[in-house]
Amino acid sequence: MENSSQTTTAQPLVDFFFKLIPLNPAEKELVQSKFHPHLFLKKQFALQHGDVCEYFNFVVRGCLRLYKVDDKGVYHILQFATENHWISDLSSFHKRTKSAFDIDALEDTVVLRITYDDLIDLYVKAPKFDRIFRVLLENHFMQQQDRIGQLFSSTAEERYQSFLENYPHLINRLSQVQIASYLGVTPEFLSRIRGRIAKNDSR
Amino acid sequence: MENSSQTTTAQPLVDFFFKLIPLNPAEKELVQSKFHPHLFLKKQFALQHGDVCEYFNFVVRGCLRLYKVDDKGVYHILQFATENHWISDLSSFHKRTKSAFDIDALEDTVVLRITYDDLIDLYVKAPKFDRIFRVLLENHFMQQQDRIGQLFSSTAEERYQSFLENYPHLINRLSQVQIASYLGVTPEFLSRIRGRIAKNDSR
DNA sequence: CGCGACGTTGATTTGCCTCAACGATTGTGG
DNA sequence: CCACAATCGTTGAGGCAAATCAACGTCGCG
Repeated sequence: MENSSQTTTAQPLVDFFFKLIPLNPAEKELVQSKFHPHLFLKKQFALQHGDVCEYFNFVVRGCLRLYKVDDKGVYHILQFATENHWISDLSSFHKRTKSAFDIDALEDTVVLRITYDDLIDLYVKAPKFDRIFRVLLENHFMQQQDRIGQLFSSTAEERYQSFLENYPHLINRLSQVQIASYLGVTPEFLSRIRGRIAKNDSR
Repeated sequence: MENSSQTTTAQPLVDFFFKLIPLNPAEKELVQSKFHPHLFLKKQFALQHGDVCEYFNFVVRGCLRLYKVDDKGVYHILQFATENHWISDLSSFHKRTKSAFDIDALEDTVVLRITYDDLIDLYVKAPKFDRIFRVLLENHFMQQQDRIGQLFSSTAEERYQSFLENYPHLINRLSQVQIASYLGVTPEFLSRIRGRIAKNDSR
């Protein structure tokens, strides 16, 4: 690792921040002390609805999903997070309110996570992280804006096509049930879409 | 205004920031110098798709809307911005790319706006604004997350009901065409929903 | 006054869901 | 390591929420 003489458990995160804005040794040390590794086995919960979201999670390895269960018991996946992505219910995390969402592991997953109090303390001790997280939030915001635009103006088939384009690394990693839930359709209907596409592509 | 001995054109914005985090005189001065007032008459564009979004806008008075026009020419409103709210295509603004959205005025509207270069300069000169905009983005992000959750798990009628609860000040200010577009339904169908609700409420 | 946007209502269509059945794959406890 | 269960992906038949198309009265505004 070019930016550090020794590798530590929080190294992937230090590298991630470093790519956005270079950190000085004191700031690297802060990251080391504030973020703690945690392993989630497949199917384990990182957050259950009704609880307050205690951690802001950075995925080092594996895959988490954030979803909502509606009145009828149907799952709706809002976000996947794989290597070098962030996941948390920001609303619950920041307002300290009960979460409406669940987060669980689709694979055995290692995260680096920080508590609310430690994150606030991090902002106080090193305002550079205000900027880093501002940039992070900008990026997440843009993605969500595009997603809302798509949900409004595209058919399920178009949304699937653009999922294929935007997340090619996920299509062989997730089951169709997961993808269908992310797209906002039933697994049965996604299957029909795929059938339709396969037929058209072959002719 | 308790936090300033004299009122200036950017005063509403200084007040807005002040409520989040107190500003010192130098920072107030920076806001005055970087944000400039602009008037949009009803129906005027603040951004047209295909252009780069040049400004980050704070609405002082009036109402703007951000929307997407799909392939079939249908409008989809992603956001309204009234007094003390922010509006811009952040994606285009930050990446300096062509925007897929339009922003125009539903009423005569006064904004305070800042260019990309000036905003970057503001962050450099006063890192406190990194924190202010981080908090702003957190709030926008949470709202959007809830909206996506709703689009997935609620019917049009439920979304209309929750629009009534969350934005009571907007219902007499916007036409049903605008509200329908925001909810993601046709004006005809919103009319039927309202008919249904009126009938149920009276019994 | 006249024209265009609005809001409503009816008839028909359609995109997607529901329920149900089936073979193929995965995984898991004995 | 195998047997059985559970989940997955597919396909068919039927149903429903919302869109589409069309017609019509109202209102605000130039």
